[in-house]
Amino acid sequence: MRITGDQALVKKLNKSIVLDTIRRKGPLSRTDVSEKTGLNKATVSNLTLELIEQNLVEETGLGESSGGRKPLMLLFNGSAGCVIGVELSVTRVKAILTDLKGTILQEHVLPLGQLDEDAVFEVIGKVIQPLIDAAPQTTHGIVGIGIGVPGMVDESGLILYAPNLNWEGVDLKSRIEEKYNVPVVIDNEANAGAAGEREYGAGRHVRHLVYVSAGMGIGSGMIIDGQLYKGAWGYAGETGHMSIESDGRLCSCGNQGCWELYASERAYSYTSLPALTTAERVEQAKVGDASTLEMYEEIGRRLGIGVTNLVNGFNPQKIVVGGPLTEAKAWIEPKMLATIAKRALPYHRRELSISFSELGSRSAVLGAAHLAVAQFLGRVRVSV
Amino acid sequence: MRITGDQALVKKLNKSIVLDTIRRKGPLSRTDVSEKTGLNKATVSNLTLELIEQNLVEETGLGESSGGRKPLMLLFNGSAGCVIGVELSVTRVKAILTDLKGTILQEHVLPLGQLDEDAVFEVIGKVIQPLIDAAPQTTHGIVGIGIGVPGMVDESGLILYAPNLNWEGVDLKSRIEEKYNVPVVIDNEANAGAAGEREYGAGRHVRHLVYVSAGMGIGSGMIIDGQLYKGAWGYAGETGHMSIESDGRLCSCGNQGCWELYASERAYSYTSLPALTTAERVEQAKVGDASTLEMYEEIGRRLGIGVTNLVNGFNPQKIVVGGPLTEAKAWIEPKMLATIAKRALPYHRRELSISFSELGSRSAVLGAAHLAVAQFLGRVRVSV
DNA sequence: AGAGTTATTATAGGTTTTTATTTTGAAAGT
DNA sequence: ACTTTCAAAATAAAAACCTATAATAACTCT
Repeated sequence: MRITGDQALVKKLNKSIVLDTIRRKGPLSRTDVSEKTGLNKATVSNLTLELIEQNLVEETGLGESSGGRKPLMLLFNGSAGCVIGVELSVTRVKAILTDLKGTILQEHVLPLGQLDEDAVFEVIGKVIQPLIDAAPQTTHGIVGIGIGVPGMVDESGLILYAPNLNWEGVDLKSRIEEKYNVPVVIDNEANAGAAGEREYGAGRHVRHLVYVSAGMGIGSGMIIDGQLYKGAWGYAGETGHMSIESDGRLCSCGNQGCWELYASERAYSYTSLPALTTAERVEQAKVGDASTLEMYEEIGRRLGIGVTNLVNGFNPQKIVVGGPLTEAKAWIEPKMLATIAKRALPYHRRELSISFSELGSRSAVLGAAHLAVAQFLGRVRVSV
Repeated sequence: MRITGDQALVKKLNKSIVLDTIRRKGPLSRTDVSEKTGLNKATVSNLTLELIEQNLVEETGLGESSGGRKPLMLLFNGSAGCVIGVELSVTRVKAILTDLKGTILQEHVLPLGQLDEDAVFEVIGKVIQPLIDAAPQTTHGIVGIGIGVPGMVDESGLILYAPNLNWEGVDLKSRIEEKYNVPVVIDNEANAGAAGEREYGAGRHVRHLVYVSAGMGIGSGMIIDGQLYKGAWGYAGETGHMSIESDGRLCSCGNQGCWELYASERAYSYTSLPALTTAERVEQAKVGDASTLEMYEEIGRRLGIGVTNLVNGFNPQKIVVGGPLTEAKAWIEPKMLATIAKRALPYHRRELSISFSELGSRSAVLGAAHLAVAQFLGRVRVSV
C-alpha cells in the first residue's frame, strides 16, 4: 500500500515547500515565497500563518520596497525546538544539543569502556541527560534524537551489524525512544556525516554528494537527489571494501585488496613503522619524517584511486572527504587531487568539486542532529 | 520552482497508482484495487472509469466470488497504443515495434556504414519507417520512440559524448522528434538494458537493481527505488572505468586497471591468442580449447571482483549481467559466482540475487521501448 | 424464498487550492 | 495636506477532488 493523494497530502507537501523555502532562502516576503515556489499568494499566506502559529516562522520586520507597501520579511525560527545528536564510536560517545538550525548549544563527551549493549546504553544516557537538562524552554521542546553508529543500519533503524562493537541486530532505537519518549533516528556514521556536511558543511546546496569517511576504515554516505541512499536493505556505502587491487592484501571481510587497507588508518599497519595513531603520525609528518611523508603520499594516491572509482560510477556533483584521517589532510591532499585529476573520466571531472570536511570531527554529530530535525520538520517530495 | 500540490496533482498521482496497480497485478476488481492501494472504493471507481474511457483499462468479465456479487475484473489494455524501441550500436541499428505491454510486434535491423550524425540519422529513419507503417490502428497510435545509445546522455536527452561513434553534443532527440512528431526518450545503452530487464526480464519486481552490460566495454545501469539513477549530470554508470588494479593496464580513458580491460571483450586483446570475436571464441571454448577456457575463467573471476565492488558499495537487491559477452556465459558464470560468494560482504550477499540477462540481445531495445511507454503513462511518485 | 455477502455506484460533506476582490501601507505628486 | 499610485497581504467565493456513508445490484447459501 503506497502513499496516495488527498488534500492532507497536498497541504503537507505545500507547507513543507513553504517552510523549506523560508528556511533555505529566507528572509523572504510572502510574495517572494509565492514567486519562488509557484504557489498562489493566498496559499502562501495561509500556510505561513500556520507556520507562525507553530512558531516555526517569524516575521522579522519590514524589508525594502520597490515602490509600494513594504514587505513583511519571514524567517525560519530555529529556536522553536531542540534536538540531540549523538555519535557513537568504539572509544567514546559524543553528543550535542542544537537548535533547529544546527546551532550547537552544548556538547558532552564520555569515554566508552565496555562495549556490550547495556553498558553502551548506560553511557549514552549519561551523555545525553545533562544535555536534556540544559535544553532551553522552547515551544516544541526536544523534538528528536539522532544517532550515528559505526555499523550497518536498516531502514527501520535496527542496527544489523556493527563489527567494531561486536553488535548484531541491536534495537537501540526502541530502547532510547522508550526511555526518553522522543522520536529517535539511527543511521550509519558515514551517512550521518554525509547529512551533516550536506546540511551545514562543505555540501550545502549540493544534490548529489558522496561523503567519504576515512578513519579506522572507510565508509561512504551517498546523497542522491538530496536524499540519503541506503540501498536495498540499508547496507549501501561500504565502499571501504571495494577492491582496488584484485590480488592484493587479504581483508578481514573475506575480500582482497580492499580500498580501506590502502587508504585508511588500517594502512598504517602495513608499513615498517611502528603502528601509531594518526595524531602521532601527524607529529612525525610535521617534523618531516621521510617514511611518514612517503606513506601519506601513498595513502593520498590510493584515496584518489578509490574516489575516482566512485566518481566514474556515481557521477556525483561533489565529493567530501572527512573522518579522523583528514587530520593529515596537508600531506594527503596534493597527491589525492592529482590522482583524481589524472584518472577520472573527463566529463565526470569537469563539473566535479572535491573538498575536505568543513565540520571536521563534528560532521557525524551534526548530521545525526540534522536527521532528527529533518524528521521533525517532515519533508514531502514528489517527482513526475 | 518545484512541483507543488493541488488537486490536479492528487488526481494524477492516484490515477497513476490505479493504472500501475492494474498493470502490474491485474486482473483485479475495483475492490481489489481499493484494498491494495488504500484508495477509497469510490475514488477507484471514478479513476477506473476515466482509464476505461482512455482505453487503457478494460473490463474482461466476471471473476470468482466468495459468497456475494461477482467482481468485474479489470486488465491493463496493452493494445491501446504502440511504441518504437531503438538500439543504436556501432555496427547496426536495431528497432522494434511493441505494444504498451512490451509485446514485440515487429523487428527490423540495418547495418551502419558511416558513423557521422547525418548518416546515422538516415539509417535510423530507414529502420523505423517500416515499423511505423506496420503499426496497427490503435486508440493512441504511436505514443513514443525510445532510443538506447552507446554513450553518455544527460537528463535532457542530449548525447554528450559517445566515444565509439565519435559524437559529442548531438541532439538526436530533437531531430527525431521534429521528423516524426512524437515524444522521444534517449538514454544510455546500459540504462536502457537495465530498464528492459527490470520491466520485462530478470529484474521484474525488483526495486534496487544493477544491470551490468559487458561487451566491448562495461557499462552499468542502476535502478534505485524503481528509478534509473543518472547521477548529477547523467553520466552515472561508467563502472567499466572503475579501477580494480591500481597499477594495472593503461586504459584509453587515462585511468589504470579499469575493470573493462579485464572483464569485457577488451580483455581478448591482452591474451596471446589472435584477437577474435566472442562468437569465434565461443566456438573455441565449445571444442575445449584450453587457453580460451582459461581466459574465460579469468574473465569470470574479474567480473566477479567488479560485481563485488558494486554489491558492497550499492547494496542492490539484484545484479543482472547482460551484453554480448554473455554469449560465453557457460564458461564465465561458475568462476564469477564463486568469486562473488567468496568476496562480497556477508550481509550484502545474504539476500542478493545474481542472474544473467533474460532478454539476451533484446534487453536494450525492449528497455528503450519501455522508456517510451513509461513516459507516455506518466508515473507520479511521492515520498514522505 | 430469504438472509447474508460482496461489488459497484450515488450522494453529501469536507478540505484545499485558485481566482478575484478588498484592505492595508508607504511613497510620490499636486 | 490630500489624493493618487503601486505593491503586499488578507479575505471571500468558487472549483476540484477525496472520503464516508448509504443505496443499489448481483450473487451464494441454507
